[in-house]
Amino acid sequence: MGEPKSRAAKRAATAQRILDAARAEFGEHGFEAATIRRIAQRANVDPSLVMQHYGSKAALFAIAIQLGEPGPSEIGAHLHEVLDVRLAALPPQTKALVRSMLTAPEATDSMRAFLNERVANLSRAMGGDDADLRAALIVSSILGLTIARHFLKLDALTSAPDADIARVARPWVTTGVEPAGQHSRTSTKRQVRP
Amino acid sequence: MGEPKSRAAKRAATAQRILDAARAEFGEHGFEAATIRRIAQRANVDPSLVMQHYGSKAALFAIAIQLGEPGPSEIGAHLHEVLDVRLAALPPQTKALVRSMLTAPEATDSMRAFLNERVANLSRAMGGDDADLRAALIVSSILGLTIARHFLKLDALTSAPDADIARVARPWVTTGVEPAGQHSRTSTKRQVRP
DNA sequence: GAACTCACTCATCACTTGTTGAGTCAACTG
DNA sequence: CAGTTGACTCAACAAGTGATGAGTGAGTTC
Repeated sequence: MGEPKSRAAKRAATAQRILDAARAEFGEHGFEAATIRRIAQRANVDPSLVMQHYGSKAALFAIAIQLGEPGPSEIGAHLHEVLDVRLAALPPQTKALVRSMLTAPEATDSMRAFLNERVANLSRAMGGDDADLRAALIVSSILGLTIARHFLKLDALTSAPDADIARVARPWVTTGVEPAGQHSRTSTKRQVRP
Repeated sequence: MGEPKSRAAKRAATAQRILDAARAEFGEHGFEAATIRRIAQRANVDPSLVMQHYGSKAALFAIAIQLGEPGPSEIGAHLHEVLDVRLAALPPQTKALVRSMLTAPEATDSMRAFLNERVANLSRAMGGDDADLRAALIVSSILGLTIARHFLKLDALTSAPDADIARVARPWVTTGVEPAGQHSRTSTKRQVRP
């Protein structure tokens, strides 16, 4: 175990350890039920130190749910990201954010902003009639899949291997990429008027 | 206003008023953040009376999230129920259940049981390869739509009229009803708007 | 090596929560 | 009409919460 560290580096390491503990705790119990004391215990630290580092429980939460990468805006990469990578396991930030998005207003706002942007990107990339609506359906559908699998742990989604889920989900989700009524494989831009 | 009531009837009415207040409060803030005091205030009643009626906060919550009808098991009726009726507004029980399903273990279990059964019904009704998986995707997708619209209030899903959402969502969701590899027209209903 | 800095702990506060038991007054019973 | 029941309120408790501020001792500086 590498012990020799400068004082500032040790403080930074402690801050990170607290943040990791907070993400895990928020991710398991949500904002309301998570306590500073348990976060501190998880980080092997005094509760008051958590406050000295992050100011308040709300401030710590705001940092804990900050998502790292904005995610790809191209459709194919987006679906690969979601269906292949994120299907197996969620990052702690995402887990904490999703867990509290229905009860903590700050998390709700953050999630709404994140998904709104994702819908806008997808909608622009797809085009066609009802692009916003179709994009929103894709995004909300993936959200539902994530919740049902990782949080509710539905039988059908926890017993099946990841590959099977991705195999069945991809063509079905991809259906929404094309405008309604059209089931041909065309590229991104397409304008159809019934 | 009809005031003259027997003592038992008045007590039953008070119990119902408390239950309604509880559903509303749980539906807005979730189990953890909701307080007996606010529920009592909402029902114009002393906090201790809530306990005398329902025993504990947890017991009250357990009753508050009990869903009334089990819902139709036939596919067409199921989709009509979800896309036409429930799209506009959710019953208080459902709102309370969904709000807390990610943070309150009791709500998580209840929701999992409910959706598991719904998946089983749909899967049996559809048949074909990967029936369980396809059914789970339909169900989780509708869950995601509900959350994105009624709880996160995504722009694209709150600005569009209910009819538009149903029109775009129905054929897309219905795609999963048929086994993979088939991209024929939707088998159940027509998909052209009036 | 003495003086100082500061990451960290300890003890404690103010507050809110769910929950309890005694008391109150109108409605029912004989 | 007197006595009892019971629906309801009042006051209070124990437990747990986020947050505060004074200390303490190892690391840093000169």
